[in-house]
Amino acid sequence: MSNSTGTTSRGPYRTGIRRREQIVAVAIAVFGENGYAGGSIRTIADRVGVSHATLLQHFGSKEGLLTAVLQEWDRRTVEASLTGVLGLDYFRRLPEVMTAHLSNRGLLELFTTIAAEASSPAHPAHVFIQRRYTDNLETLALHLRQAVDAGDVAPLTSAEIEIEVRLVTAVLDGIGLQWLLDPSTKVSASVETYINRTVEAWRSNRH
Amino acid sequence: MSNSTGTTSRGPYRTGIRRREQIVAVAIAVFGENGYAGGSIRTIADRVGVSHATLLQHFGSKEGLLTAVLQEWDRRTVEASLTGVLGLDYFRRLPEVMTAHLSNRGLLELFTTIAAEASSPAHPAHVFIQRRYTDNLETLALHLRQAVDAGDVAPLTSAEIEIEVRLVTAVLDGIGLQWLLDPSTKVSASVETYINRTVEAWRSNRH
DNA sequence: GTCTATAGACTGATAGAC
DNA sequence: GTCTATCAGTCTATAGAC
Repeated sequence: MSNSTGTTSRGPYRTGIRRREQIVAVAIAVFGENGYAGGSIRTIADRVGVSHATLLQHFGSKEGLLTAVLQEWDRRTVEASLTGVLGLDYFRRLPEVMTAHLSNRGLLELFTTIAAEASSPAHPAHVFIQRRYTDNLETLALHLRQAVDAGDVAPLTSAEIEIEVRLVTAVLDGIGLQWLLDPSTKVSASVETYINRTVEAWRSNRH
Repeated sequence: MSNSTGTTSRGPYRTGIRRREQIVAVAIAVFGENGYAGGSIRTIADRVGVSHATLLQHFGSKEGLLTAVLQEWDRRTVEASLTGVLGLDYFRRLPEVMTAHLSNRGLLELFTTIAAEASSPAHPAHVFIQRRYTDNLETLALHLRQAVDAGDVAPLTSAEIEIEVRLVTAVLDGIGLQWLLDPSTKVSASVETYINRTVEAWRSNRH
């Protein structure tokens, strides 16, 4: 099996690339557990088993590492996204998408912690997170508009659409946080309850 | 006008008490902006205009200051809570309660940041936040059960009630975060949309 | 009650050997 | 590519003067 660059497990750049991936993986966990401010590059380096200087050699600075972490997070979420699922079906499959997210607690911790931290304009990930939310809301709005155009749901004003997609996002974020605080939280059932009720309301014009 | 201890603005303990309150107020802002890990007692002390040693004199340690901050946050939220409002009315008034929360951005930043940080069991506020959520969910469940008993909404199983109160909490938390990231977010309208639709579903047995 | 001074640990980052 | 050594700066916390 070969990787994306075409090198095999015996290839020349193999160890360097693997180390980089390994550092990013550990950084996701550490930043998720302690936040960006609370997670030091030394803690990450120790857990990987290298010196902190090696880590800086790879990423230039702590902020460079954060950038790599955010890109990796982006990559994985795009990978796990619903390509080809359109309109109302996109919303109907959110419960299972959310369930899949729970298989990687570290990634959810990272997103939750960084998103909260980055609400402060001074945070290095502020712009990234803002853009992330904008894009995510726009994607949801796209699918909802499509459902309207297809006649699957009653017409909605653009103001109503914005509220709807913000509510969906809020439920996913909020239930995720509650699951982190209490793993007995019924994530899938909760999201399903919300989506079913919401889709029902959209269909029957009860906004 | 006298304060709760009966001392006037000329009273002997006045400056000490005021300084303590002042430090806590600044700490709420700093912890809100940078998180607990990212907000140093020196930053707080500088902004107050005292040395960091003075701050430690008052609260013993950084964690002692955090405790004071969380207690103050508790005090203010209890103060702003809906005493005397029962059953369905409790939920119906959540949009305006949420709107009132927005008047103090620092407090919302504090809660959002600390709650996310404290999802890690090692965080000093972990137990506090867990308890906070448990209590909050229980309060909401109480009001929902009361609405059921009063015949205002159709019967719900305890499992359904838990999902419902978690969804309400998720919406409030999630919309709050989105407002921090984008102040143009229509907080009251969003929460109102959610509550109206939910109450409607409860009343007509569409769970 | 607040200060300065200081201890001791940790931070991100750089230089240079191998 | 990774290391050790080291830097200057910051962190929490304590001691002792006023």
